[in-house]
Amino acid sequence: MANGEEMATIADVARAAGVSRSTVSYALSGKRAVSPDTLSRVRRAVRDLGYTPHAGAQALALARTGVIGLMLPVDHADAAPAVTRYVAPISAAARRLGYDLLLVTDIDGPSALRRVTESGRVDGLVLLDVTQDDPRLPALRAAERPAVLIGLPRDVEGLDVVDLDFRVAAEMVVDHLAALGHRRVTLVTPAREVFARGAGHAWRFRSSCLARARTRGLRLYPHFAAARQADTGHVLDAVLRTHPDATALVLHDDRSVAALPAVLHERAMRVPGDLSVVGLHRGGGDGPPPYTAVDASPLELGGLAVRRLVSRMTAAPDAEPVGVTLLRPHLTDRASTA
Amino acid sequence: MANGEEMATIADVARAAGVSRSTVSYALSGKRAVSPDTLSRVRRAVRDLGYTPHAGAQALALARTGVIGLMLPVDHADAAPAVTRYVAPISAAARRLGYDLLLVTDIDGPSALRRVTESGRVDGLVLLDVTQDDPRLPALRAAERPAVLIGLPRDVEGLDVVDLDFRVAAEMVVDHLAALGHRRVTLVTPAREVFARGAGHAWRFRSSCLARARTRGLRLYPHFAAARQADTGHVLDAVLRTHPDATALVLHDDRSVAALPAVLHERAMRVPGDLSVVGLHRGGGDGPPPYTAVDASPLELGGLAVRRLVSRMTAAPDAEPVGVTLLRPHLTDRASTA
DNA sequence: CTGAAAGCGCTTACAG
DNA sequence: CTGAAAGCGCTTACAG
Repeated sequence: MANGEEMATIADVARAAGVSRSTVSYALSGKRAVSPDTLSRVRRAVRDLGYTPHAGAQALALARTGVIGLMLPVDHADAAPAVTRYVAPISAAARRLGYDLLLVTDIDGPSALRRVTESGRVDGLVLLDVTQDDPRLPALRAAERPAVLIGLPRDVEGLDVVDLDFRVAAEMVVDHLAALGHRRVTLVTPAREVFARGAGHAWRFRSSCLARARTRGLRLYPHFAAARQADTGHVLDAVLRTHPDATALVLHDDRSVAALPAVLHERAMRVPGDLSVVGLHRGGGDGPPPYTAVDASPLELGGLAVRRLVSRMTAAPDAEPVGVTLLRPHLTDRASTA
Repeated sequence: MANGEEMATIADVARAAGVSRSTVSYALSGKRAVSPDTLSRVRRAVRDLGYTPHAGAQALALARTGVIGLMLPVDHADAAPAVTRYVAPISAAARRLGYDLLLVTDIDGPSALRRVTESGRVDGLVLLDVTQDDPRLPALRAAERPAVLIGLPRDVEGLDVVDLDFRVAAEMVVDHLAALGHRRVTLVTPAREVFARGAGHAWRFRSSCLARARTRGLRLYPHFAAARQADTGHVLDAVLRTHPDATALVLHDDRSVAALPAVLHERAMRVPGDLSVVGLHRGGGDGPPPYTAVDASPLELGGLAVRRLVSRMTAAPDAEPVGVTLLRPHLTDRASTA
């Protein structure tokens, strides 16, 4: 009975339940009181027929789709791993609030954004990996759709943004090391290319580390991580070699975190005996690294982004954006510093 | 002019162009001849008003959405990196054919599949990382929607499947090494967990390697890769130590491929002088590894999956599925074998 | 507590 | 070559 040739419509349900189509609609939406008897007959018919409302018809009548657009930058491979971590949490959060996710890659440029908003395919957008002067932003502002960015652009006028507070993260890390008595610290930032494409987290974390180090009176040696996976270990090794006086190492690069154990092993260095290590953990992978780290939880950030987006989508259309929310990071001590 | 309060409708375009709504529709779809003069007036009005057809209305009228569902398994973290590689190619292929992608994670079980098909949100589905007894398959068969699987299940009755031919891949690898005179070969397969969850490629590649090795009269030592990223190097090192007599190494595990250079470096082993190496390259990352490899191109596979799906979606609804297509792998010699 | 009917924005036979 | 009208499957004032 459930699977005839064609999908059941609300008219089929109405007929089976012996009521009008409007009553079926109200019974299902709960927007009007319905007698208990009617309600149960409708529910039964829905079950028997395997009825599911047609999404297109609903979108047309309600002027809302129940779909969130998730816009990923697809052009730079180095963003891929970081991006991946956000997809599952965002998807889960969206489902929990009753939304589906449309994947929008900017493969055909910022016009992809226009396409999905103007055709009414999505009610709102989450933009991932937003850079300081992100080329998608002009199209986004023009679209006038609710949107939440993950990643802090330079100009946040009229935008909703959530991100980790990398300035505070930097201060926590530097303060933590300073308190332990370290005076010379090596910093491995993301690759030069990541800065070049304007990734705000790279710029903010590095400059805040440098500023805080100055304040705290310690010396910081910043270096770029390798651009290619294959060179990560070599570069890391060379950096360590360059600063034999440094007693601590700060890593703001996933691959370097992963490559560090092998490099240290080869150089017969112990943590934290010979070197204190602090990482920046972006979640995902095989759980946290064995290092004291500032944990940047994509779960938390993605969930927040979706909840904020949904509240914007359901708010009055002329409501003001919430603005910028920078999540306070947590430093988790995993005994890799001394 | 482009951005009034509300989106322009086909009626607005008709009014501006001085024609009927049907004429606008036909002018845009090309399904009926339209005079050159009318055509240009319609086009102009479309441009001036920034008109885009409402997707929901179109879905309702046409009984098609222009959306493909991309179903990823979200439950096992180890599938994530492999899966990631497919998303961009599939998205690109879909866009090229005029389709958008709805992300469907089976976070709420196989019912997610029912939800998106029954509500008419998608015209068809691509299922990623299909296992031998994939729990999504019953729901898929019941849904009676066009679908293409990437990954070969045990029972392929009535299904469309594309995958790499791992049997042939195994034979190519073994034959290649046999021809070079190797007699003892170590094989690092994916982690035990990957087999446990029924990943067909792991089972097929290993068993075909073993079978072919027997035929070719060479000895094959199979080992599981580490389950956790952090242990990859250690496990690899231990495996090499276990078989000092092996003159060649076959890697069917991404992480092991990535970790190998460091391990060999530490043991002061040269490729191919001390050890011949053949990998299985799944694409993505930072380009191919420096090893002779069977290249499994997600680009090719994802593109094929989408094209096949689209051809099924546009075929007669009672057309037979194409069936199983196993892509012939290419072995790319990168001089890591001797 | 319920129903008949208009309307959301498209497409497409039907008629000319 | 073009238009008026029905229909896709919903929701929701309006009326009772």
